[in-house]
Amino acid sequence: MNKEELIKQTAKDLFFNKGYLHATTQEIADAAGVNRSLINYYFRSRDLLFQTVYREAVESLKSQLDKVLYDNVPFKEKLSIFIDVYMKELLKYPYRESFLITEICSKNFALKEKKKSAALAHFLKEIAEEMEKGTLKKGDPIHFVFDLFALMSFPVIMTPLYQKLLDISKEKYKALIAERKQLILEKIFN
Amino acid sequence: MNKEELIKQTAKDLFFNKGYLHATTQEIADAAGVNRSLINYYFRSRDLLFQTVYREAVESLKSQLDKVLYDNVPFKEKLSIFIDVYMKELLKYPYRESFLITEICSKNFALKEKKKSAALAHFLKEIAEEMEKGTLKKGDPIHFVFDLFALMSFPVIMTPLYQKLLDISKEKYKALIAERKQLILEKIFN
DNA sequence: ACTTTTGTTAACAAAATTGTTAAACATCAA
DNA sequence: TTGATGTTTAACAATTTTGTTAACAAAAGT
Repeated sequence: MNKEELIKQTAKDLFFNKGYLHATTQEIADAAGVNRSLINYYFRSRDLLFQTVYREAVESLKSQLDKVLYDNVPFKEKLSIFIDVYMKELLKYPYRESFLITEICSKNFALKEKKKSAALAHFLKEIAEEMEKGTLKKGDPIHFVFDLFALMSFPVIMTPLYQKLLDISKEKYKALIAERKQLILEKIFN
Repeated sequence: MNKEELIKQTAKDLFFNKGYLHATTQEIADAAGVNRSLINYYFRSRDLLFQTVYREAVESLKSQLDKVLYDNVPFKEKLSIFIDVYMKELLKYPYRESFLITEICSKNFALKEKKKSAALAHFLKEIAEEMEKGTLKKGDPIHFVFDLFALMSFPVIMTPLYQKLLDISKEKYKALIAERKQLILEKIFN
């Protein structure tokens, strides 16, 4: 892999996977096995590296939604696929959303970039239709989306804390998370 | 308020409420309106201030659980009270758990401190009983707890990101969150 | 009153982190 | 082979952040 890409991937691994949001350029360089100056060579500054990673994270998040949510398959099946895809990504990058949140909070993002996801908007419409049909309990489709993402993401994000509070082993916790894909699908269609 | 307490409260406000997890001692001091040296006077080092805040966050989290989950009231009512209490706290300190997670991840916590929550254990038993009775759908009580906390916390934690992705105004989002207390209770008892 | 303790501050020192530069190195086309 | 280009590195400089000190102020105790 070329080193520019390597640096980016390593940064993502530290941020999204290890949850190490405070990483210094030196720590990133060490983890990548490259000279720290290369970070400046390729990204000019630490801040620009962070911005790049941030942007790509939002992009990949949105393109993931796009990939699945536009599929022309029956709703229930689409949901099944979606949960599958999204949770796989969650296990790979549990802290991606957490990173985004901290970035948004730390820079006082007066970002004009339009981040709105068209796929999500489309998905919301589809949910509304299902509610009309009676397949789903009626209500604001946004709450349905909230519920869906919450049920998938939160236990993953909270792993280190809940392991402590519930006194569960790493393996047991992992097994519990694995069970959830099916459970969520059931719960969603109560 | 004495300044030691003021510093701590300000740090908590920055971390838990503003989501500003990178705060420097200078920024904390400025926000508190005190001289930065006072932080060293009262807490010796930045790291010890963080540790103190961390510990107190875990303690308050656990004592909150204790306060509500041991109550001797019917299960459904207890849950209603719990959701009420917990979501009120969530709105005050949306990023408390996020702070805990980043701290756990950044220090390689070889913490021997037992963090296990007895209240949660007790709550799990109660849930199991309700499942026996048929009041709740059967399953691993832990998943019930996962679901409960996920539904409450996640949309709150993700506020800045979801506002962007869904293109919702601050006020509208706030209103949506406010609606959830009731919705969660209904959903839980499907 | 004055002595001791506690709180507060600015100035300084030390450490950590980031950014820059110039030279070494590699690759490859002319 | 040369030289043009892009890559990599170490050494250095600048900046930011943290920690320490000593002086001063306020409060409390005697």
